[in-house]
Amino acid sequence: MSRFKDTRSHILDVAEELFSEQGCDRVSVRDITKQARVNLAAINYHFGSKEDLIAAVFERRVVPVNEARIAALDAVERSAKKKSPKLEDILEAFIRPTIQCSFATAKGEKAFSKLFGRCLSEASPEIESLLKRQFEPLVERLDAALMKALPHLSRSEIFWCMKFTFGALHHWLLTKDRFLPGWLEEVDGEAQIQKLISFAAAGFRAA
Amino acid sequence: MSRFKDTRSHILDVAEELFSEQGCDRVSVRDITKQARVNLAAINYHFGSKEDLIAAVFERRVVPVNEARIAALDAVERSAKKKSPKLEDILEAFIRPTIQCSFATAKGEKAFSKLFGRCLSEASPEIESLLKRQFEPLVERLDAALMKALPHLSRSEIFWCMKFTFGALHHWLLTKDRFLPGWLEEVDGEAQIQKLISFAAAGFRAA
DNA sequence: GTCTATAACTAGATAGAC
DNA sequence: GTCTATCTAGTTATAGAC
Repeated sequence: MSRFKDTRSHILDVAEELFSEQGCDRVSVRDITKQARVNLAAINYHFGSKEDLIAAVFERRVVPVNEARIAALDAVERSAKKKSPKLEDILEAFIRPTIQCSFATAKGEKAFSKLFGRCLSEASPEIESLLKRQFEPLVERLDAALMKALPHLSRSEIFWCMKFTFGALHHWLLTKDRFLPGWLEEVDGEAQIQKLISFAAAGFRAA
Repeated sequence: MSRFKDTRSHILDVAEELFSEQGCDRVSVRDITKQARVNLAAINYHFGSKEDLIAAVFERRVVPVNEARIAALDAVERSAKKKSPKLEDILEAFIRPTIQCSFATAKGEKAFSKLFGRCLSEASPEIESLLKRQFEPLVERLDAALMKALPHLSRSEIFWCMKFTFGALHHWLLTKDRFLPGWLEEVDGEAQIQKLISFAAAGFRAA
């Protein structure tokens, strides 16, 4: 018996926090097991390798967030019925789940949002293919919805605007508590979601 | 005497390429010296430490790019004379130097653009403070110009829009040759600059 | 399942010959 | 300035006792 209800998920929690603070490469297995107060061998026992632990950390959050995004897209398309869905609603389906996550009360989700922002630049080849697998169905759905909402735009125009939006969101997640000037007022999650939606929507419409 | 006109800058070139491909943490000094065909000790001799080499790699490109941005801002403000400068021109002053760099014929600059995109997520504390020092004057200038161009916006609205624009640009730099679907046509530097400018400008105007 | 001990390796850094 | 040889400390991973 262990001190934790579940050693495996306790390791995931600690790893997630350390990875998101310092980046996966700068955190060693020793750092994690020490902070988690579990044995050095526990990571290899439960996950096989450090690389597999990283994959598990990503997977635990990316899967439900992307599922939430797809569910939100479903809802948007369902309520639009035969009309084309509204651009802002599509963007909200994409943006809300991550920003909401970054303001979650649960420490883990909060930490993860930074990691989410980090994920596209950190990727070792193995993690990169995991992410590709996780994001591809989402991107396809977004693509289809956006083409319906903005029928005058070409597919590649939509692609580039989507890339810009991705970038804005991920950079926001990554730096939402860094590089902030002293005079800036407290950020409010709901306001941030709306700001980013209206920024991106205007960008799409200008294309 | 060495085989290169300058061992120090040859190391910089090779390090830049490897760092931008794999990230600074995943590249060892052994990787660099081997690829550069110089002695293992050369990095410590010329730069002091790996960390100092990383700083030198960043500094060599960030300094002139940010100088070019500030010079472009100067030109924009000069030609606007007493009128407020045009939003698109300000954004172009910020965006063009990096995207142009990523389409440069020189291999080094090309490689670096990816590193530029990476720089905000990679940062060890030491590199982060270097970047902060390098970006702060630029951000201040941008801030001032944007407040003139968009006097109806609050400072914090400009701040968040600027963050979104930063994100879009850096993500573009980081992934301009990754995650591209098969059907996408060849990217053209000038067109990309214009796309991003119009995307961001519309976003600012919507705020 | 958990532990200690350690293997096997790689990292960054340096002393000292040339 | 450049080299080899080596130090020290760190890494991931594993074997085997409990």
